[in-house]
Amino acid sequence: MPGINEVALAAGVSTATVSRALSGKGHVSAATRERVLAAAMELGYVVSSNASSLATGRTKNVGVVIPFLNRWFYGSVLEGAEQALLGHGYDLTLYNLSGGGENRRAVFEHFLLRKRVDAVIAISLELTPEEVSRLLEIDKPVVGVGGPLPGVRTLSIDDVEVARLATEHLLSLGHRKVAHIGGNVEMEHDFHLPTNRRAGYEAALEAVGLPVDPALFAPADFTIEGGYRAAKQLLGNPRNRPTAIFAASDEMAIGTMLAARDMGLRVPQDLSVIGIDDHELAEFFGLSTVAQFPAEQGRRAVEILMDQLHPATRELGSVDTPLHFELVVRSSTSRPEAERR
Amino acid sequence: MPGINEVALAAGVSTATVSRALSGKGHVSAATRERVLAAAMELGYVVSSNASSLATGRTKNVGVVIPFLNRWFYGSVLEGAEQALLGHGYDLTLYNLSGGGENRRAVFEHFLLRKRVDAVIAISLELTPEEVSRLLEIDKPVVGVGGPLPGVRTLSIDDVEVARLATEHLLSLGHRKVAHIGGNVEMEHDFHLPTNRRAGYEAALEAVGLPVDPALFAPADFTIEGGYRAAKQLLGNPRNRPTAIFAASDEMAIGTMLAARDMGLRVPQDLSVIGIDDHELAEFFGLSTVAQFPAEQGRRAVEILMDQLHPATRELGSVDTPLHFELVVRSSTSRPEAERR
DNA sequence: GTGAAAGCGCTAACAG
DNA sequence: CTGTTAGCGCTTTCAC
Repeated sequence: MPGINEVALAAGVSTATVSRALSGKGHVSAATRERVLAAAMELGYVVSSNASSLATGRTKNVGVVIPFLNRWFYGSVLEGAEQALLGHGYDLTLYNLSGGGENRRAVFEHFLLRKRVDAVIAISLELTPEEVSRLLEIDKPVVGVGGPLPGVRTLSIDDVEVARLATEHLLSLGHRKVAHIGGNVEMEHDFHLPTNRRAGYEAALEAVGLPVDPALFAPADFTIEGGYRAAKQLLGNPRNRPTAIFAASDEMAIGTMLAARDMGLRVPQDLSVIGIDDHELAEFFGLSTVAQFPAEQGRRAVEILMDQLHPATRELGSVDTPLHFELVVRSSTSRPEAERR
Repeated sequence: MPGINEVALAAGVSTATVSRALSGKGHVSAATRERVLAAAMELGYVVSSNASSLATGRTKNVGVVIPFLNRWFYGSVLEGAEQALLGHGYDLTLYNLSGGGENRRAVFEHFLLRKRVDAVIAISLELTPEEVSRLLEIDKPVVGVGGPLPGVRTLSIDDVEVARLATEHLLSLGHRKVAHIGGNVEMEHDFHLPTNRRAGYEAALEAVGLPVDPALFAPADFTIEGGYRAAKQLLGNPRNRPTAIFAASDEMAIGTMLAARDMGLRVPQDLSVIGIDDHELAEFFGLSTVAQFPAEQGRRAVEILMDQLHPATRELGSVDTPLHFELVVRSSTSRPEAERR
């Protein structure tokens, strides 16, 4: 493992020149640069990021804090962020909170603070006020993705609008008994997403003069299984069976489709189903949905950080545009049977 | 951001003593330790991992190289590794290869070499010989999980045995037409898992004197959708329809179950299905499977590294035991209908 | 048990 | 354009 010294020696220059030649900062004549590069390559030299960080105060590393790994949304954001960071020459160190209380504390108390990162990306975190303050305390750029972080710049889709769009799609097809499967109350503890989506659903109903029927709401936990159970509940009702269900996530929507099938209902003839996300399985199931683009969100988060980290290079304009979403109509939604006859 | 100096000042000792007190290495009187700890806490001192790494040569950070994020197996291994590392006071920096060629090169050429990690965990990687040599070149402990890495210590289940067990389960129920959905040839490019599982399947058949019928094999890509398509192919055959299907992964097995349903076949009455993994959805679908424990594998990989990194603490014995797996019988397998009558 | 001092490997003024 | 010279913030001999 050669150090900068050997390279300097080999190239017949000082270490300072090597540093300049390799980093591109400061002027070096083309000729010497060549020699330095050649020597470095020859020796297989790579900078010690530690020494470099210590000298510059920058680590070229960003921390990503995430509540789960094995959920499509999180994995996708992470993937997008990782790509973007790599592209900028940054590493990504991962802090997964799913281990529970003790881990969680460790992350906030020790790890994030080790001066190891230049910035942090917090994905869909519901943090306690104390955790937020810890986060801000490190005094480094922080950006949130997909969750409301008080005091932190956050990237997320307009959940109310998205839900409203999904519901309107159903309404415009002629459905009047539109049920909703959304977050259960326990989850909502400071986590606005389910509430917002529910609000969007209700707003859409109200906009066309339909009452909001509490019997047409069922809570679930955002998993396929949860959606399955909630849907059975809704569909089992002999008197007031909905003709369409809007689920607050694709996974719950898929659970809904499976439940309908198990109950002998055809989708979409007997029941229309729409979700949110455009999960990787949505296409397979023919699920209509409102797509959001988590990988893109991860990438955007990185761009924002890079802007803050390197104010010189900033490309304004792209940063503040709202996150886009898109209605994707597949085969799980259609007009209600009654209207077709 | 206080440095070690302010702590030393506050505690009325030298920085050397602070270092000793905080790291626990070297003797410090209980009294001074107290004072130092108090001062550190008071000031909210955290070591600079860079300075520390520079001085010690150790980073307390391990790199994890992974081919995908959004697959249950990978995510689970990663999660297990992350937890274990956190527990040992290590950070985890993530290198995801899914970006394709360019990223891949960048990871191997620049990132891994930056002297930023003390060790690396390679998850299910199929590396080119060149990549392997790059990996070994960094001259740090490397352990592989779930993939064959020539020259690298690797943790993985015995795929032949696992497949054989799954197939035997089907055979023991009385099935004689047992089909297999496994990796397609293109994938096998140096990736032994599909081949091994297929070999286990064939071995089980041969052990009971059954011929291996090529018409009872269908290739797929390890996704639900791939399994669905392969199963339709197998089940559509009017003359030689299998009564049981062994899929090389749970995702393909789930696709198989969905295909059966769509074709009007009941599982398990008309078709038994078994997979491998014990994927998070397996229980929901009532899928029989051979469970492997990826999170555990991730944890184990970390233990092995810790043993190598801190030879003092080594707890031998646990390290070389083979990875366990376990037949989990749910409702997707039963005797073939013909035998029940 | 504790302090002084010499680096760890690099970068960033500052001269020249 | 390039070399000299201080550090960056810690750890770790080596004395005391």
